[in-house]
Amino acid sequence: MGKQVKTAISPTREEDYPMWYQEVVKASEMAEKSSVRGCMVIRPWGYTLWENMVAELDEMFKDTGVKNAYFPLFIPLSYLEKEAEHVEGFAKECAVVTHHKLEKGEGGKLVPAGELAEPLIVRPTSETIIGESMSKWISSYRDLPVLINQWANVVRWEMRTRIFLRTSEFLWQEGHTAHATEEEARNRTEQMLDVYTKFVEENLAMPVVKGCKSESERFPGAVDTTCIEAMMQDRKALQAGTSHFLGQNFAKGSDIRFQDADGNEQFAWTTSWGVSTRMIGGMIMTHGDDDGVIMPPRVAPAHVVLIPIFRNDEEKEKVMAYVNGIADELHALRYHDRKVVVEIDTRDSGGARGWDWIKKGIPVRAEIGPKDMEKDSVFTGRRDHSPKEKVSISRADFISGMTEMLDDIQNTLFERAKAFKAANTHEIDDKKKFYDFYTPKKEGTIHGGFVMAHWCGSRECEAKIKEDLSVTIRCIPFNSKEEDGQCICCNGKSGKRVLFAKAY
RNA sequence: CGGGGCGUAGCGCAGUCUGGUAGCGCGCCUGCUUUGGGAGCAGGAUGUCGGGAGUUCGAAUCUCUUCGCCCCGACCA
Repeated sequence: MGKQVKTAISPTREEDYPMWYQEVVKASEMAEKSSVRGCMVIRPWGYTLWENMVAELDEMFKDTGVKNAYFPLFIPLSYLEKEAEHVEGFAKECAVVTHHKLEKGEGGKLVPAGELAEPLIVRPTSETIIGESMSKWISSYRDLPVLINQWANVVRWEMRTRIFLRTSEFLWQEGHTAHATEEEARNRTEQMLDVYTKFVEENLAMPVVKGCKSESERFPGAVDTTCIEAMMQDRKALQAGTSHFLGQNFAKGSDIRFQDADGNEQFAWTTSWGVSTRMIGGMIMTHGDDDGVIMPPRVAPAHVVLIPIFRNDEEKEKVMAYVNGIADELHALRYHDRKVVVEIDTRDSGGARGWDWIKKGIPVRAEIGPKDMEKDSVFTGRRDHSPKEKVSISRADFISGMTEMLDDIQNTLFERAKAFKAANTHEIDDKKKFYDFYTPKKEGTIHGGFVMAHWCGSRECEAKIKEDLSVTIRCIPFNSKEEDGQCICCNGKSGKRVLFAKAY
């Protein structure tokens, strides 16, 4: 028997993955459950991460000509009814405002009074209310395209919630565009999915599969839904972003019409696309280990923590002067257009400080005490390495090599995640093997993964597999090559493989 | 909405079966000693035992009633 390895997070991923996730989030101080049902409090360490993600994405959107705007939180109930499938998809998870004031009732308890003539829903997504504005703004082909994004909170009254992954209220961006032609709208749909792919892979270091949703997984009201799917360490899939081609469905519902160059009246072609705080959950489950979160340096709330070590006031003064000097030099560095952000942990404790930052996932730690000062060096640890692995390096090399080290950590995380995804993605052609693959050998163990298998394209086969195994078609990958095969479910003809997985 | 479980200190729990007036661990506060792998010792603060009603001399404990939350399903970024 090997020696028992102590991990900062208990249970480990292997022991109980869902519980591990909860504990990691809690230990990192990124977010916590609020007393409001299904809603979360995002704490500074989590919110700074979100701000960094927002800043990066916002710039990427603007580089494609998109401009930000803001629309109301409340949507008149009647707007939702403008697109038939849309109502169907969202009606059952809407928070509804029916009153506009409170009055003292029996026993001094406040009760709603002043019923609204028309109830308002709290936006679950804003196609309809933005469509309303677009219909006013657009009358000529010269008004197109309209390229709008809003950063907002939305509410979806989910039955079961999980912090970051599915909360009743979440933060996101929703892009909404209107175009004169189908081709232009389809190009925009693809362009924004590419933006998401680039952002998620380069900044969050999460490899994704790009593809198109099957009919049954499509956004309510969309003609086509494209998405990026990432693999978590329990080998389940997480949809990390979606981009929808809405055809003329919403334009017809919201009456978005324009006159073309020939003087003919036409409906516009629209798109919508979004990513949310869910990406944070995905990032945690992609990189986190049994010691907690691992922040990809590109979006990390802070890059380096300096942990001064001293025995008395005299030593403290010297060490702090040395530490502050290093912090200043680090802070003056640029890492991918951001300052290098440095934390100095002066709390009065021993090793607990180090572990706290490990659990928070800060990329680089450095312990600095009198012994290091003598050698003009620092004692460093990297979050992508074992907590035990710490090395002494010279102060000069530490500073001059910082951005390179951060990039190296970023790359390691991405490569590691790519290797994990590749190792757990399989081509399966035999129905029994497929069913075995998704049947756990022992209850509660991590099993399964991504399977590329043939599918005849029928709703029935898709539903049967979902019914039997809770496995769904995550997407029809764009890079899935044409090849003749037989449907994994019914043996019917298939022209390409699709991506199957259990999903969050 | 179906099936299960839980509400006791900031957090995690014991105590409930068998009624006797509140306990443990962590955290927090104070002091001293510590600090290079999760510090030690000493002292201290914190509870309408989820709410309401009932039984009883006496209720965290028994009865009734209500509210909230969590887990498992269906739904979902």
